[in-house]
Amino acid sequence: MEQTLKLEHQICFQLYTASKELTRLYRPILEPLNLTYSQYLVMLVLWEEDGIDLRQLGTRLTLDSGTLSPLVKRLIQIGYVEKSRSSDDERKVVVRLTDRGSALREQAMDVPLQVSGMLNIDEATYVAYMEMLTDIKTRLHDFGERQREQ
Amino acid sequence: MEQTLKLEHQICFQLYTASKELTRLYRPILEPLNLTYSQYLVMLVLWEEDGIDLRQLGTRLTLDSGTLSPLVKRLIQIGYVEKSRSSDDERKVVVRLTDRGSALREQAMDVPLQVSGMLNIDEATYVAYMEMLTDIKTRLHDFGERQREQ
DNA sequence: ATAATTTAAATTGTGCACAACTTAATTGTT
DNA sequence: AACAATTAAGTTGTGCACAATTTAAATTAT
Repeated sequence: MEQTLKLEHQICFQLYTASKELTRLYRPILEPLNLTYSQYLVMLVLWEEDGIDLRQLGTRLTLDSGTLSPLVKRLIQIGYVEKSRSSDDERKVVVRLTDRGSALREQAMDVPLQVSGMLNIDEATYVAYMEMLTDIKTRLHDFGERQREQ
Repeated sequence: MEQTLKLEHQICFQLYTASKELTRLYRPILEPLNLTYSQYLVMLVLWEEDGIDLRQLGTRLTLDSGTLSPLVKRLIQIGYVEKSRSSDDERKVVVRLTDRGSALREQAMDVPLQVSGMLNIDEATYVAYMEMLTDIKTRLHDFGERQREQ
């Protein structure tokens, strides 16, 4: 393993800039939907699984309440979601799509196509890259497990 | 190209979480150096190229003055760097390592080794992943070029 | 040479991201 | 049943990240 302090040789830096630049690509696409990138991720979860509670939402997105509480508050202000306490467990806050929030899904349907068009990437490469990224996360989780064990 | 709105199928989401989780891995490693992840990236650049100006620093890290100005101010407070106006162009601010900042390099030398150990990754895989990430960035830049052309 | 344009930093404002803490509800234990 | 421990959200504080604006210096054009 090459060990230097050169910026370009560090995988963390490449991940960090690739993520930032890809997010930048989304900005103009999401602007007409009136969503930031993080808000878009929350909407993706809700379109899949409406009526999820904040805790589960945070687990899916790797975000804690310190990030999600104010973010959801903004989505409420826009009018895409509403929240209420769960009846069977008063600690839990359930997030639900409003009609406008559900309707937005139609508009968002072609976002992935737009993005892959911009990236100009073929299916096989796309799949290979997805596997690499999930593998990196697996390695990170494995390390977390090993740490927790002892 | 599979086109769904499923969170896990979106490359942006995988990049975003992989980047966040890898950064989380760095936190405890960088804590004894008294650096955040972004501050660490700035120090990496300076250890390579001391006396760089803010503009070039921003180009290397894809960060603008709105991020870098306060970040460098914090590095000055810690005592790792100092800044001064360039003599030949008074607009430019040059950032230089202090003795403490230079000395920190020794301590940082084994950070990459610690990280790759935690990731438990072999050289060939590491190289493949780096190539994937630079390819993603190339595709992003290529799109930027195409946009600018017309 | 002067005016217009461009460039470099800094500042302001918004929105994440996360650690640390608080509050309230639920679950477990004795 | 009463108390302790755990869990879910929310709040506070710090530090990015970036758009938009401001200020000052340097270039370019006329």
